[in-house]
Amino acid sequence: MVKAQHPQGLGQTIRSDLERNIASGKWPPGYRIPFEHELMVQYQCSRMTVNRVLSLLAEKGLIERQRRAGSFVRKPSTTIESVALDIPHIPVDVALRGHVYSYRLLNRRLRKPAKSIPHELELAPKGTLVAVECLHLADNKPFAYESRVINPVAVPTVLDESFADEAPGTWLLQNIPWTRAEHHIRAVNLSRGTATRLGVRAGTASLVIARRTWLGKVPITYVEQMFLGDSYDLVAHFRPIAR
Amino acid sequence: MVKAQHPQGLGQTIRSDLERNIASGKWPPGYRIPFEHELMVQYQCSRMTVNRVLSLLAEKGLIERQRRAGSFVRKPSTTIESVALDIPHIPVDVALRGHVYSYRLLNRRLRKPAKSIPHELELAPKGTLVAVECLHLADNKPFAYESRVINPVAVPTVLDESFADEAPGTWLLQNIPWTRAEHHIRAVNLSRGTATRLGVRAGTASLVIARRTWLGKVPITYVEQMFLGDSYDLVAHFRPIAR
DNA sequence: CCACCGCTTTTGTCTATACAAAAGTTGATG
DNA sequence: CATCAACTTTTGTATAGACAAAAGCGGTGG
Repeated sequence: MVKAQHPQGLGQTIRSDLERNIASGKWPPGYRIPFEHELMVQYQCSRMTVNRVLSLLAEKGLIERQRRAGSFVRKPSTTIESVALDIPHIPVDVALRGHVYSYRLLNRRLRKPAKSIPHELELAPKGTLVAVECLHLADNKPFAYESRVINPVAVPTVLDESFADEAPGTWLLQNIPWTRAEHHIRAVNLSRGTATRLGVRAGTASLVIARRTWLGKVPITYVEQMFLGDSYDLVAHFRPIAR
Repeated sequence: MVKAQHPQGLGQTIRSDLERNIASGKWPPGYRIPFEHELMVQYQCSRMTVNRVLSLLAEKGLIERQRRAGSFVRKPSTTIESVALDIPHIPVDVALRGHVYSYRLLNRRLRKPAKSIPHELELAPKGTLVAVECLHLADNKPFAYESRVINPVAVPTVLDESFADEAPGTWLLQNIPWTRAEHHIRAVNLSRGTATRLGVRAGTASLVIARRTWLGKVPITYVEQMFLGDSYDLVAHFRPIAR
């Protein structure tokens, strides 16, 4: 049995061979890749070894497997490309850009939800929610305006927080976990009020990230962050994504 | 040996148990999860079963494993939340919204790259590239303006394509595979020219998606798509993401 | 023509075992 | 005390074998 042939493991060798064949287009979408028993002959290994590799590729979404039929290179979803988006955590993000981060609380109060807004109703199971408005600054210049509502039933300790010195996003991240989030990203012309707070002219284009967050089925928070569009952009990279 | 206890497999049971413990915060980042031999006692199974699950979770980036030390819940990247973004394929997306999609070519030509734009230089290894401008329409009303450059060395057949009837994005998707993409998403105030083409006033906020695509290390195309920001938004969902 | 039964192929999952690799711990020795 | 070798613990990888589940195929009987 040869040994030094596979320095990082036979499984890794098989895996990168298969991935290369798919990535290079040599095995196009829909291509039936060799059966497990064919691969085990080709690589002189046991079925478990091949099976582990194929199961992993299926888990990653690179291939699809069907009993009796075989394993197939997955067709890129025709409706949608799924990519990994790096949603920023503002204080860290500002620091990474080499600026000094600061924070200013504009408003914090308990209020009733707006009846016309379904997600505000969800966030106020007992009739009130915590609403916070604040500014994120880079080098003391406005960078993003944030408006957030928090479910006080899901996060009781929020009632003791003033958010005078710490942004609610930072506090939430450190204090309660979440399992699901939904982001909506759009562009708007800033209203007079928000534009003033950000120190720009009314009508300036702004990138808006609206996010809803849940822990299990319990809604935690809804936040809208408005960035100055020309000084900010989101980056998304393609990566294999598990369904 | 009990059997009906694990309808979708013992491994799946273990996996979802572990994932639940992590997602719920019961096992916080840094927590040392039970050793393989402890789990195999707990679930009355062999080490291979446990090992497969843990290896998978490590592969997904949920945990980190160190020989002799054990396996640990991974600290969430402090800079970033990774989420899955559904980048639209415009014709399909328009149809999904219940509108009639149509397409109009504005311009197609071979030209030299702008020397000041690095990615245009990369896309023109032989000194020329294919440049296409077009409009995507929904119910015959402008929906998105697209400006694209394509590498004719990577995609020789592009020279025979007029793009008179089919959008270059659609054609590319069907004709050449890609392995990597990078998206930049920002908001801009539309210039006079682009605003006119989209049938809105200059200065209207627009969501811009700029995308570069590679096959291996070879750059394929660069495209900018400008959407009317108030009538369009991107949606991103949290999902586990493989590194 | 259809319904049904059994056969075959392929993937899905699990077991028990084995040895290797990494890295900390211990202990002998100078 | 310093150093190095031997041991222990934990994960990493591979094997051979077993049985289950899905799904197509083919024939039989009505």
